[in-house]
Amino acid sequence: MGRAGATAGDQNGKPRPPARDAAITDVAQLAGVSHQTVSRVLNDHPNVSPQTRLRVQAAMAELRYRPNNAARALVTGRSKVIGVVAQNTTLFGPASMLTAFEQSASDAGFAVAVASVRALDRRSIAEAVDRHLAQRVAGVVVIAPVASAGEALDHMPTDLPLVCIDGDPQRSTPLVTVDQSAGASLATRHLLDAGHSTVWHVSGPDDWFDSVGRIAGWRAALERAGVDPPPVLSADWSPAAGYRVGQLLARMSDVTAVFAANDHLALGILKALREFGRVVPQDVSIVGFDDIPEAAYFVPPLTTIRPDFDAVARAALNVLLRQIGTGVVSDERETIAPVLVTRESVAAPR
Amino acid sequence: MGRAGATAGDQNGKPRPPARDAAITDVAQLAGVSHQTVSRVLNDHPNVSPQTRLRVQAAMAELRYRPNNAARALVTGRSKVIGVVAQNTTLFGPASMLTAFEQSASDAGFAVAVASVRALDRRSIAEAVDRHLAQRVAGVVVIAPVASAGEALDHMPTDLPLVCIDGDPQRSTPLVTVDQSAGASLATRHLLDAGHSTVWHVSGPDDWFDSVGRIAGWRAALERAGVDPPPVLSADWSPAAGYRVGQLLARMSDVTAVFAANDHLALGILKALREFGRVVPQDVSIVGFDDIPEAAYFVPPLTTIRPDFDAVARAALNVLLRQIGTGVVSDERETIAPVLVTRESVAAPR
DNA sequence: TGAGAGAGTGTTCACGTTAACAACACGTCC
DNA sequence: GGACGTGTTGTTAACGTGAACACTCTCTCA
Repeated sequence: MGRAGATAGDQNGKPRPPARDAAITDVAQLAGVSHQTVSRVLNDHPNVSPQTRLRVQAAMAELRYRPNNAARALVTGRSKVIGVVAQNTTLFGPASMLTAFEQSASDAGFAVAVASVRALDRRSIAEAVDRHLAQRVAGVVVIAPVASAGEALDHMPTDLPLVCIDGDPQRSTPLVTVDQSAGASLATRHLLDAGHSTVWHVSGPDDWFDSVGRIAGWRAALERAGVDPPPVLSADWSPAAGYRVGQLLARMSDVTAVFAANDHLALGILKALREFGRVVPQDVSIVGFDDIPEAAYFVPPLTTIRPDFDAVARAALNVLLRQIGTGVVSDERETIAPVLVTRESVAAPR
Repeated sequence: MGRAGATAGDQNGKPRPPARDAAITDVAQLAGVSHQTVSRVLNDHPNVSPQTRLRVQAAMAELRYRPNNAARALVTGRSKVIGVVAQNTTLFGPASMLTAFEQSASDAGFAVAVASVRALDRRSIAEAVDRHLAQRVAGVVVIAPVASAGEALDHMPTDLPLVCIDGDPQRSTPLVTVDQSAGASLATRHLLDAGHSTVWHVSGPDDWFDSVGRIAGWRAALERAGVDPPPVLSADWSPAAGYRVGQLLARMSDVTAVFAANDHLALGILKALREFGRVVPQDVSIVGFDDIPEAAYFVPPLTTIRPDFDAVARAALNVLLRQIGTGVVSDERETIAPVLVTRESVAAPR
């Protein structure tokens, strides 16, 4: 049984020809007040008498009134929609950010429109933001973990509330990000503390800020411990890349500790090491990054760094809401510290 | 350098006091035509002379004109936005559907608004749909893989273009789904063909249509082969649940072939089997479902069933666009056949 | 040569809402 | 008792766009 238009017209025998949704004027008429009073009830204005308020609310319920956000957006200039620009990816980090952000935003009464983008280059991002602007979104979040995204952000309207998630730490846009460097240091120090004389690093793609942050943190931890960083092995984020690099690492008998830039890489490395007969953690210890749901079931269960994506999402939303509320586009930045999750892929060297 | 309002006013020394976006009337004035002509250019109406069109386009470019979709939605009654209702989850299946759908939709010129929902019960879904309706979306997609979602769909406005992804096959709403049953049969037959006398099944949660579809397909394949189905072991979708059930399976020495309802379960089962000293695939063969990116790097690499999420998304979009275009809410349904991906977790029983 | 078709363009209105302001009732204070 | 707040309500004017309709040309054909 559909509900549209079913009970609306037969109240006084005067059928409304089109099954059009009830508007604010219909509610006003039924409640015997002006439409402006209805609007006041809608927006919780103080100066409405309790009885009037009740009458209006009853009328709204009876007509199944639903405010038309398009009309609202038109007259106010802004809609209660936040636009998100994200790459079309199922990568765990970005995907987690996205769903976490949606949840936070809808809790705050904002709808979320997503503009997926095939590549995070300047043009694609600009187009995506344009699509959002056509909808008159209240603000925009860009999940921009790669360098190419950065320059796009220089050419944004200055009055648009904007936050980057995982963007360029060097740039002066409002930014919320996982503390990549701290996480990497945590991982590296954990391996050092286990007794390893040095720690190798398999990094993500060079153009990801996550990668450079993790490299920096790893290097800093080593230098703090007074050890010379070995060369970085660079890869992309896939298990396949980890596997390829793992075949190199497996052949180098002095490699006893590896910090992989994410869990997928670690998974590939584990496979390569296993095929070479090098046992984890007895021969080689390894730490990942992300704490994907599978990590606890790797062979062996993977010690890794867990970022708090929910916290990132909440922080990003708050920064954005502050900008929307005040109208001032600040450039606050916030950094969420990740946490070490200890499992079984780390041991003392023998 | 921000771009809003920077170059707009100083053209003829007449500064526009508020940095308001250019509207269709501004373009009209600059081009020396009526706003309706501009509207015609915008909507590709035929009866506009080439020179006029060019003048208008030039004016649009000069003013950086961007149509206001809120105004459009107001006057037309529908916006070019499709609402998606999805559970707040990073589960691989639903998450993949979501991003795939976003891509298809934005290719078709539609924005996508996502309403995340904590649980797929009737109330949550109704609220989410309501939020979409407030935005006057052109249509709604519900990713509704669980039974509780079904009843919510009975109470939708009948004139709202609506498609379910992964919904109840019994119900008469338009539906696009992976052919769970066919996939499960494929997996089961593959194990049977390898020489196993029967195949055990570890299922997902009972209230997921995916689960019941996969159970049905598994059972059908066994019955076609004339073998009595062993009892179903039911679990949720997590590796942890797979691990728990795996501890049971590992103890039963006559279990040689297992079809797990998804790859995560398979991962947990693999771990349990390994801890019990049962070697995959020599002692036990196993097939999963989903082909998550990690599956090829499990120990051993997992033979699994790969659904084509992109195809599902495209099909869903097409069904929806057809409804939006014609105004008729049909109840087409489409089913996308998955594919077997052979790796190393299946062998002949010894 | 005049009627009619049709291309190109303009005018007016409506969509549903909020903001600004006006109006009115009622009480208080000097 | 009159001026003045203050709480409640109504009136009017936007917001930017598309649809309906009207108008002016120009071209064609009888």
